Amino acid sequence: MARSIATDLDEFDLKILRQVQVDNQTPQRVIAEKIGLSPPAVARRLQHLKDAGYIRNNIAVLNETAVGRPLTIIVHVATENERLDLLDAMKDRFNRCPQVQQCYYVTGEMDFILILNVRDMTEYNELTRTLFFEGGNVRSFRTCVSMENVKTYGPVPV
Amino acid sequence: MARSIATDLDEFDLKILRQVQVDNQTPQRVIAEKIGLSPPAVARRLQHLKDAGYIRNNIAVLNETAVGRPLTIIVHVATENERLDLLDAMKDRFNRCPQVQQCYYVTGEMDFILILNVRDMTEYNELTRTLFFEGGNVRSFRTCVSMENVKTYGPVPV
DNA sequence: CGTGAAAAATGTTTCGG
DNA sequence: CCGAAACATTTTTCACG
Repeated sequence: MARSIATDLDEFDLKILRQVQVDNQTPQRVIAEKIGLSPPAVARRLQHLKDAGYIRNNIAVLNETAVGRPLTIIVHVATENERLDLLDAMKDRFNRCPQVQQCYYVTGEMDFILILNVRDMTEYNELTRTLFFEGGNVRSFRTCVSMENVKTYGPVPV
Repeated sequence: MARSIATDLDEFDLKILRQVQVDNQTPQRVIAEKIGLSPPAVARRLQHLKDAGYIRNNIAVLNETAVGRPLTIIVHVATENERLDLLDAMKDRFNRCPQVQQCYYVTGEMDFILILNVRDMTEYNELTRTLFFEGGNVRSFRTCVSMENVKTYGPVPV
């Protein structure tokens, strides 16, 4: 979990980040001429941005619908007990579950917010059993079904 | 918004998807030998997967903390009125806001769930003004601050 | 730190099965 | 559709300003 404040990034770095965040397959040559730098300079900066942890990873974003997981479900989970080891066990459980695409530990009445990618309601029902009922330390959970994923994986403003 | 059921994907395609979803900079040669195919075959399949919409895009995932947006905030928004044009206006507003990383239109009491990347609470406070108070059609909203992003950008199970 | 050119690696096209 | 080989592009390296 890096913590540095974005302070050693100049305008060139920011422009590179803005670009690769939207499309990381743009040739460095193209980025270079767009921002007025040489291709090797872009390469060096990209390498640094990755090594220094500004770029966490490079991925292909799938169309969940096309790939057979058309249902996005958002679940709010309230815990029974806030003991650290129990919380860690829950985080582990959520982390390891392939259908859990995102998991946040949050302030407020609800302790976890999960975003799931599932095939259908049947799969979700089965998941609730293993994840919440049998999993332990779950006081209650509330289910929201996404009718429309208005925005997904938007770029971080830099 | 693609809709096809994942039916014309064979095991090779799935293996390719599993790989690029975690790292799309793996050389096609490496993918090829991993799954027992030739590099051109992998290239052709990747091209098809993109053209056919299975792969939505290829991006670099930034470390929001390192890049100066350390705060993840999840907001639940309830609408005043469910008229279609008003809802569309809201979607537009959320979509265009750079700090809104994700936006879901959901069933239940709360109509929108937003995930924001912001610099600090001051920025969030200002955002709430333009996004919720002045934006219109917002009955109420509830704010959750993420204390830990336990899992982000998890792969879709394929 | 940028440049330019050579070298290495990667990606693409062609074409015969 | 695949794979092997030719081909094109991109990335990396390096000597130099």
